[in-house]
Amino acid sequence: MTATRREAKRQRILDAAIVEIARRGYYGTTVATIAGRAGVADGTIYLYFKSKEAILVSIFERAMQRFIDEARGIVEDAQAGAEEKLRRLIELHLTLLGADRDLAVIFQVEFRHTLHVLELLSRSRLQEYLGLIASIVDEGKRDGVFRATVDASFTAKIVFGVLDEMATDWVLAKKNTRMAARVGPACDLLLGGLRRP
Amino acid sequence: MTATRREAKRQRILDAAIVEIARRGYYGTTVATIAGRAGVADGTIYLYFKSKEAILVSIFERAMQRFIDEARGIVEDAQAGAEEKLRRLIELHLTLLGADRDLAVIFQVEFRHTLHVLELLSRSRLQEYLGLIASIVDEGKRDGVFRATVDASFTAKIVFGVLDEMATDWVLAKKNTRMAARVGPACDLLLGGLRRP
DNA sequence: ACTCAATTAATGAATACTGACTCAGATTAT
DNA sequence: ATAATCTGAGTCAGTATTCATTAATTGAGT
Repeated sequence: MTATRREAKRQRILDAAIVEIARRGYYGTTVATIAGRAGVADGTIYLYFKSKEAILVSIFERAMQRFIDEARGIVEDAQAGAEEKLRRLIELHLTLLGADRDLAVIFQVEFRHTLHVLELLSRSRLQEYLGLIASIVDEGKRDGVFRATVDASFTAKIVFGVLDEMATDWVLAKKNTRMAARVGPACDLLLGGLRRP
Repeated sequence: MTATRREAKRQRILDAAIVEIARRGYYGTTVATIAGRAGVADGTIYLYFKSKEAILVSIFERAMQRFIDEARGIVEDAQAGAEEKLRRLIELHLTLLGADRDLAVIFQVEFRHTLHVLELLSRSRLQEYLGLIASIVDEGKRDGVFRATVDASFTAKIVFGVLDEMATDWVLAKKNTRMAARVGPACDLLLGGLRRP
């Protein structure tokens, strides 16, 4: 079996796991169910993942990588100012999560619980993401568009908190709204509190 | 057995459950462990709670009742203005959670997961709390201290989001900081974005 | 105040069930 | 023919819940 075909099956298992775990929760999902949706036998799962938990870790890694890569692209853009960058990052966050409800459910609900288990791993990736937000705030302070009195690291957490709560709210609401529609209001509130008076 | 003695034992079981679940997670905690800490036999648990899940629901109910009662007291105070009320509510939220780390862990981590199971129940209580925040924002708009353009319900979620993320951050940080110390910065940011220019 | 039968409460070993993981054999690819 | 891959029934460890048994409490009668 070629490396790419093997990789494709691995991804299929991950995709199946995302759907099932989003619907029934991590503990409510059996390995057999994931295998069923992926169209493989139970045992096959273990040829691709060490354990059930390893599947969850892989889901997290794959998604977080996308977030961080894209966010880094925004931060490193020499053209845009801090305010523009923050606006884009807010949009990125809400758009990526808003594009895949199942993945969003896992991020907003399932990972919270299993942070217990994954603690170090997941928090370090999150730290990286928060660091990127903080660097935008720092840039804004340096350029005089944001107040000099705000603490970059604290503010990054606040920004993340707002986005995170918006995502959770969207996930738990039954209505089928587009999350990206809320980018404007979120920017207004956050930038309003940050901007130099 | 008198009603109060029975009630006391019920509370002892709940307290034991909070400690254990905070440390090991809901699924990592066995009923036997809770019984052990509470100093009763395994079977006794079932004389006081219908199931393991019912214990979790009771923990949530008990804590949420305190939050809502206190918050209602703040909202109904005829002396204070909207800005003062919001400041007090932020302080209440951070102080209540900051006073009991184990309970905070359960709120910030465990309930997220089991929202899956408890969905309706827990979200309705949360709705009530969000409604109280929204009513403060509405009052501020009416009195002209907050911008007329902000949406009360949306803003309530934003405020909650910030408090929630601060709490999660505090819970997952190993350091032993006092969460109440962050009331000032949180107020500055949130009120800065809300106040009429 | 003191029985002691009736009632209520508590116990913890046994039950019943679940579901992650294994592995001997079948299938497919080279 | 040989190796690589997959299969799924079976194993096994763990744990929520039950229930026959024991202990504690109550209060009517002395």
